[in-house]
Amino acid sequence: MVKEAKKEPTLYDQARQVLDSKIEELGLRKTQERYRILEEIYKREDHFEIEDLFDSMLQQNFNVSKATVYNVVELLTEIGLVIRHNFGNNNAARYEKAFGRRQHSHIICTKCNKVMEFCDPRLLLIQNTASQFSNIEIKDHSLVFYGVCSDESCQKK
Amino acid sequence: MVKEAKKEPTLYDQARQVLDSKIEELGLRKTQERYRILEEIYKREDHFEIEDLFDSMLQQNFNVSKATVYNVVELLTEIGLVIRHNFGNNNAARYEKAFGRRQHSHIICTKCNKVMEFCDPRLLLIQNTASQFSNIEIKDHSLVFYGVCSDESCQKK
DNA sequence: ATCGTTGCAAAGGTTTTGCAGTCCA
DNA sequence: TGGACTGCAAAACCTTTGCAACGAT
Repeated sequence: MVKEAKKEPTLYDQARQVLDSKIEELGLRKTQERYRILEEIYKREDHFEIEDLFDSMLQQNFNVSKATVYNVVELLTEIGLVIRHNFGNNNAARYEKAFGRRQHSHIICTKCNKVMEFCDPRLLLIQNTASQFSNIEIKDHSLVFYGVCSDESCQKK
Repeated sequence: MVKEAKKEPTLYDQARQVLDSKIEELGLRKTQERYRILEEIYKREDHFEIEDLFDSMLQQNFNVSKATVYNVVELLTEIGLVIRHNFGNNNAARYEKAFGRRQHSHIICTKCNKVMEFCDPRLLLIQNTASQFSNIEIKDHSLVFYGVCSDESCQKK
């Protein structure tokens, strides 16, 4: 008999555990919707809008209301399992999963809206300087570069 | 008789000249509204919303419509006399004057909403790396640090 | 006189809110 | 069962749009 390999927990598994303990800690309830929405978010690799998420759920016959999607995403953002962005593109906030991912910056093509990610340790040096200068304990940051990419497939919107 | 000192042109004066030549270049019209709104923006030292600007104008009996404020601010943003921000605070865009000011980053207190500004030349190094990495010609950037300030006057919202 | 620009109000898009009904604990 | 949560629709909020009236050239 082949030795059974212990499965690595996926990011979703781990995020779900965090959600579980946060729910218990805060005295909230473990609803289907919270886990299903978390699952869908952790399936995605993009920077999505609430509308995108809502549509995906409907396509998979999840039957959630948009209000609930807003509520759950807000909860997940507050407990750090999701990151919220305000890119300049349009008026809708964009989100991405956060658990197990390094803080990273974004480069956005203002023509085709492609989003790329990168890390640069030098940003931490700037952050330290900014913190000293302003006498503010910095909890978070957002660095976005805007430009036009050189992809052949790059087309307006 | 005392020699008359030549007055330094104000930022507004200079911005107005830029607006003038842009208007001519683009074949637009020199309307009261465009100059009045530019003037009001260059009086301000803050990072304001359209609503703030609109209210100030009304208080000074300027009688502009909100649609015009939106239109003019968009024009001024396009020609580089105004910068548009998408801070995380709420859903409304924030603006500030741009002429004669260095590119700068922002530090925002998420509790009292105070906005501070700073420059760090090292950001340019990161930008160069990001540009090479992504093969994108970077035209613009936005760096915002979030934290809670240590001011005595810092109060929720 | 022409036609770009404004003002107003309506429409559009995103997010929040209120409340009745649902279902987790 | 009790109260937190969801679903639905309406409301709130920011921004854009359509069109008649105005006014810069």
